[in-house]
Amino acid sequence: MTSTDAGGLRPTKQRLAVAEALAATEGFQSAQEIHELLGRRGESVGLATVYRTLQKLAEAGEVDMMRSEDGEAIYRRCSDSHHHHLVCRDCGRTVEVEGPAVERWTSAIAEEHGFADVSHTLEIFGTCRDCR
Amino acid sequence: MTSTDAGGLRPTKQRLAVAEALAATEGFQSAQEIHELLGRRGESVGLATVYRTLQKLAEAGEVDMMRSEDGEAIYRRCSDSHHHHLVCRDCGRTVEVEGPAVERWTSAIAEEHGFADVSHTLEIFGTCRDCR
DNA sequence: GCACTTTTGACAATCATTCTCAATACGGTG
DNA sequence: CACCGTATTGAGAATGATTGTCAAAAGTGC
Repeated sequence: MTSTDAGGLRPTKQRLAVAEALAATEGFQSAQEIHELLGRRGESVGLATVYRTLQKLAEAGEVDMMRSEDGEAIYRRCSDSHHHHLVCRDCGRTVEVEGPAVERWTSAIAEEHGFADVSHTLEIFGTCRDCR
Repeated sequence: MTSTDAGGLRPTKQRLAVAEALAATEGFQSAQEIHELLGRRGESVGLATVYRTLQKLAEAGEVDMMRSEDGEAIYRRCSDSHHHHLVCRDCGRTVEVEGPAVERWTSAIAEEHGFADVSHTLEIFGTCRDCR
């Protein structure tokens, strides 16, 4: 698989366009932003299609989805291993980080309280060097 | 301060009602749910007021706000120290957990990458004993 | 009670996201 | 290549949470 494929889905030109837009950008973007970007580049893709494609890519684990502070869903291409994000709250620059210790800690805490099928979300926000 | 005060704001009956609704409930609730609850209890409070009150309480650190998986803002009364949540994805039961190790880890990682003014969000989801 | 500021509530307005459904594109098959 | 059945698309309507508006009502200090 390449970095711009469509995640095992039928590779229509719309899906390729969305995957490419994600591949071409560093940080997180909303569905709306991707839709606009594609429009500007002349590869217009319907808004509903952008939403559907992003959801499928996220389900397939091809991209990461998280919520911005105001609850908007934002997406970013990502590696396939489990990881978290360190995001610059000004420019959106993102660093993927891993923390085996955190993974272990969350599972342990959850089990201790009798919770099963544990998952978790962890995002770190800060201001990066260039934005200071 | 008591568990049902209004967080230093002018204590109108609407704010007291919202604070009380939060105090009376275990898990996270959306603004809509609180609005309905108050309506059923006969202490009807305008929806916009519920939203405004919750936002102010959250700003004042009187309640925790987080986003459910579908992006809805949900609120819960909380202790004032920094902590995270272990939430049952079926019944919404919530346990506050602390993890000094995680706090240290996030700061360290962020600094290592040159990020300042670091904050983070961490939520753990699972199925609690009673929902299995 | 009075003057002044804050808060409220009903409703309109936003905005992201989802739904609907007919038109279109795919992919495989003969 | 023509054809068929299914998956996908797009335009626009519908939904639903959240926010804005603004005149009326309530809290505060005097």
